Amino acid sequence: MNSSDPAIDDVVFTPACSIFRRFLKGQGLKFTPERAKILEAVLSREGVFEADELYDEMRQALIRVSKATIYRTLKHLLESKIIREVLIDSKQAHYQLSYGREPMAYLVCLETNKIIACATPQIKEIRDRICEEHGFNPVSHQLVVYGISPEAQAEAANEANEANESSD
Amino acid sequence: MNSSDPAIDDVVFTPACSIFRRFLKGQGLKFTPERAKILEAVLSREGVFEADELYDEMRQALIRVSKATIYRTLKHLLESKIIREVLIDSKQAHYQLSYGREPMAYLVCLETNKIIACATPQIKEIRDRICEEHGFNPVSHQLVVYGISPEAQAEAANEANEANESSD
DNA sequence: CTTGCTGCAAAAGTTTTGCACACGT
DNA sequence: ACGTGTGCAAAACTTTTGCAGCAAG
Repeated sequence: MNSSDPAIDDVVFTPACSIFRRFLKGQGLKFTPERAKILEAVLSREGVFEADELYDEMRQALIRVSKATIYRTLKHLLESKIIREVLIDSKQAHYQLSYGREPMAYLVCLETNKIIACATPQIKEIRDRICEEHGFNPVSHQLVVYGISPEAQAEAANEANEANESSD
Repeated sequence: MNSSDPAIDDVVFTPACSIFRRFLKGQGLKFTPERAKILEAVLSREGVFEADELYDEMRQALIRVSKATIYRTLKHLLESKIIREVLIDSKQAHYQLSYGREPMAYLVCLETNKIIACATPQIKEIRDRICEEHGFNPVSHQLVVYGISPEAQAEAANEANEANESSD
């Protein structure tokens, strides 16, 4: 193997990266420079992201990969459980890093569309009780809450104030 | 108004239907035969449905409406809160009748894709606690659980048995 | 020399939109 | 005439796929 490939050798070997490489090898697939870069972009992401966001972000960083490759790589990252799918919106897939994370609740702001993800160990018990009642064997779950984020609440309060002042 | 319009007069005036008519009137919109028929199809649905399913179902019943009209009407039904959106799958919108219903959990079978919807009053408390911790003002929520339905479990058990017998 | 990977462009699938025509007042 | 509604076809948008050329063992 030519270990002077700059793109591969620059990769920081995070745990997730090792898992991905092992997964790919197990499937007879290759850990290519493109896949390394996409994983890196995914790892740099806090919170929920879309395929298109990833693409734009990489473009801005002058890292060129085709969308096709991004989609193909996201599939492999899903299979290897490094990311998981998050249902936030019915017209676009959303993903989040899952490696080493707890089940999540997602607080989606109806004003800003920003998403707060937070761990929710408490829900599992309720989930299991519900599933038991229906003879259903649970594998995973997700709670999505829609509402108004603190920022949007502050924004709304601000606007109300301004309206008041100008009408005084 | 011509009260001999067969399509309109055949409508059963369920509470949901009254709500929809009131909503439309309030918006300066009309309760047309197409909208009546679409609402009827929606009301006849137990559980979760997709726009396309609705379209096929109506076609089979020889009720002709265009997909465009279905999509447009679903929007109005959402606004009037007669139906709500359910996030089950990131590539297609799913809806469910919400009029008079409790917050739901959705048990999605990974084998059959069938969806069991069940009321879950218990989750609201947890939801509110989580939101409070984040200064988030909740409006609605949804729990989706992925797993194996009783039917699929039985199916799997059957197949295992058959495999055993044939190897005996 | 076979297998897998990439990028491109085309295709597929769902949802939206523009337009011309129809309906009711 | 005016508002709004409908169907059709085209457009928009995300995701998938086919293909040709490339890289690696």
